[in-house]
Amino acid sequence: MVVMPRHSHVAEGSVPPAGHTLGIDDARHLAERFKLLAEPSRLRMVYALLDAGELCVNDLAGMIGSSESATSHQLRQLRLAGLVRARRDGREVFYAVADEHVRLLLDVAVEHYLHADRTKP
Amino acid sequence: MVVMPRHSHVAEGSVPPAGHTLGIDDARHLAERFKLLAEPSRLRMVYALLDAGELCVNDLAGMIGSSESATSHQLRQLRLAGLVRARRDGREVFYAVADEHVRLLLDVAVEHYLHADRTKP
DNA sequence: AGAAGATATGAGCTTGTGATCATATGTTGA
DNA sequence: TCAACATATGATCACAAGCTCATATCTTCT
Repeated sequence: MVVMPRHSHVAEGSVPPAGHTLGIDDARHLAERFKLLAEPSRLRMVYALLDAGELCVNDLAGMIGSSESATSHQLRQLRLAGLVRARRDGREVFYAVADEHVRLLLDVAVEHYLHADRTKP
Repeated sequence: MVVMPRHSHVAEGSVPPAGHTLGIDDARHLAERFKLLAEPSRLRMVYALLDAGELCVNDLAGMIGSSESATSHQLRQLRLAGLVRARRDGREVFYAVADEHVRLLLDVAVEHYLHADRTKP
């Protein structure tokens, strides 16, 4: 991943100040990660998994209040993105958050949410 | 905001393990915040603003490579969400990130992205 | 093997959302 | 005041994404 340094002085294009924005590809990838957390149901699933450690699809669906099919579909996305991992035990499949960084990310997000000024529209 | 404690032992419902998922409303709100960052263009805008401090719509549009209209529309969303603030100076309107927490959030997200295991599909 | 359970997946439908175009608002200078 | 500029906003369209329904896969039990 190529994250442009924040205050380099490399000569770049001309006209627009040519700042050091996030590279287009990196932005796409990062946005994709955020998108996974940008859906209430998925967010709750991740939260539930962080909290419980491991949960099977059925329980997760119950906790979230979604159908098992919808839950499975969403878990698939999270799984393909590497955000959760699956472990089969008999008929059930247990999911868990694959990367503890997610916990930190959510904590920071909650902090941000708490401090966000929601008074000036 | 009511974030359920992670390991409380409060008696809750019955059937589904009744874990301590994020409340539905909180999940919605948090997801909304994430959604703002879940779009490459908006993400790059925020990044550019964090980097430059302040930028007018036109320059921002140039850096991102979007039309001024699209940029304005997206800035509107960020503004309504309180993520950025606008300051008018003559004909131009300068935008800046309203909450430094965003920087931390992005840093953590990048960290997560770097550490994410993208090898098991 | 066959049935039932748990999850996965594909197709189709419906809603949400970003981009564009047209237009409105606000600002500066002639 | 009028023209040109900068931004904002509303309407519309096209595409992305979630949900559901039907079906497939995998596992256990009899």
